[in-house]
Amino acid sequence: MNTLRAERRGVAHLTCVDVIERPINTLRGMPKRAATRRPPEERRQEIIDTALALADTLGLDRITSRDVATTLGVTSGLIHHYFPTVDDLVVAAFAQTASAQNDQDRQACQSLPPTDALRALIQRSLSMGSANARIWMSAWVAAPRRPDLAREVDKQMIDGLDVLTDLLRRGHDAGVFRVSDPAASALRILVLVDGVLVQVSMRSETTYGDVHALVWDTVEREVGLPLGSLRPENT
Amino acid sequence: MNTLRAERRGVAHLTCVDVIERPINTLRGMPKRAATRRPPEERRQEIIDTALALADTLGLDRITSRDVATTLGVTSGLIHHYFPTVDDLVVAAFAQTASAQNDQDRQACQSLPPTDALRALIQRSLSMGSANARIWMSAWVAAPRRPDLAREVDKQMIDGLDVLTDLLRRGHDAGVFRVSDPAASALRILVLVDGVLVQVSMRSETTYGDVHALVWDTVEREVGLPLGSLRPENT
DNA sequence: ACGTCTATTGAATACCTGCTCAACAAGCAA
DNA sequence: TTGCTTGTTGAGCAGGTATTCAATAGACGT
Repeated sequence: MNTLRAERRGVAHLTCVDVIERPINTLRGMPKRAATRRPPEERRQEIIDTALALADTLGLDRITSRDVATTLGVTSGLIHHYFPTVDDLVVAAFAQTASAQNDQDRQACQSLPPTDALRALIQRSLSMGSANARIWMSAWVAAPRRPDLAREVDKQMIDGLDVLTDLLRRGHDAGVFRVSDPAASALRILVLVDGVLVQVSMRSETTYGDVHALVWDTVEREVGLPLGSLRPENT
Repeated sequence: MNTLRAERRGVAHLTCVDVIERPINTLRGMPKRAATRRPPEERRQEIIDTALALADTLGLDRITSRDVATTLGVTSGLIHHYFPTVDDLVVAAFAQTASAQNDQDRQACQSLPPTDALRALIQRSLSMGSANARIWMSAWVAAPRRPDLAREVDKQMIDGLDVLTDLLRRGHDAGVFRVSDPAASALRILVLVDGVLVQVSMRSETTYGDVHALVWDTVEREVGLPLGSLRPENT
């Protein structure tokens, strides 16, 4: 972000190269710079993607219309043309990643037998990068101050819980799992995953082996599978 | 915070009562208002407490010298007199709560037999209010942008881990627990607790029963105690 | 070629924020 | 009382931020 701030600080940092490299009509008194006009949906997606990229390092509620604009090479006014409030942008950005993850999980549940689907789900959660972890955590922290975001976070968490609950129930009905209360088991598993997520976001150097083993242990026990039967071989 | 913002917006909201109730020398051209002078350590503590109160709802990195000042009834300049940078205040505030918790745990470990100490530790963690949970989460989120805070968070997490590790080792040596790797077990337990903490901060209405049971189950298993022997009776 | 539509700019407004500093005054010592 | 120390104020500077809006200029249909 320092580079962004520096750029915005004014004209003092402009070198000859900077001036020469941009079209002549940029200069004062001349017609405005040519805008790279784009189809609305495409631009909208660009903005969301940029916002998410910034949120990776800054956290969701540190996103700024100006920062998004300068990284994208446009003006902050344009950002507000697509998202009237920054809040709208934040919610849209979070909704996109979260629902993408849930959709992916849901699809895995439909295309794989219960055991494989569960393995895939847990594996994806455990391998989720620290960037993604930080987006979730910043969403949790920002939620109390942003009602719309809070609503979206709630929705996505419930959605994720539903996906896992359905999977457990399906596995139980198929006789593969043994879960007396699918919803409760799903919640327990997600709590565990959240805990790992926190660790991931804080200490990327720590050895996760033990922590990951804890997750596999607990999940296997929770769904009534023999220990070691769910986790991948190399773990 | 809305009330604070409104107060700060200017004199437009001043009613007759407001003007009359404060000393006459407040008015323009008159000598300054009498300052309630306080011993430095006391004032310093006041500031930290106020900052923590604000952090409960806003998150640690939304703390503002002006907000702290107005809630405390002083000027933002005074805040900077005690804490040159807001960063200093944030770090001091976090360090205070975190170290208080660790000290409390450490004392419990020294004054109680291992099983009781472990029970007390877990119980305190599980009953930690959502406010406290939010302070930890905001610390995790803000850490990447605040090196000093990151250092403090790291220190406090390691400290908490050490307390638990020592307890497990002591219990093992005393023949009460059976833990092959105390540090690894401590980390696993803390991951679990962090996961619960996230849930607490988000959904205060959800039934925690199952989640708490998961923690007790896992901890008992982790330290080699018979199931149900650690948790309090009513759980 | 021409006109319409709208994506995009640039600039302005109003507010918030961290931080500084000279001046003031509360308490204490002599 | 007098003087000194220092907690405290008030005002100000230099930015940062969300948001608005008239004006501009690509793109596209006719």
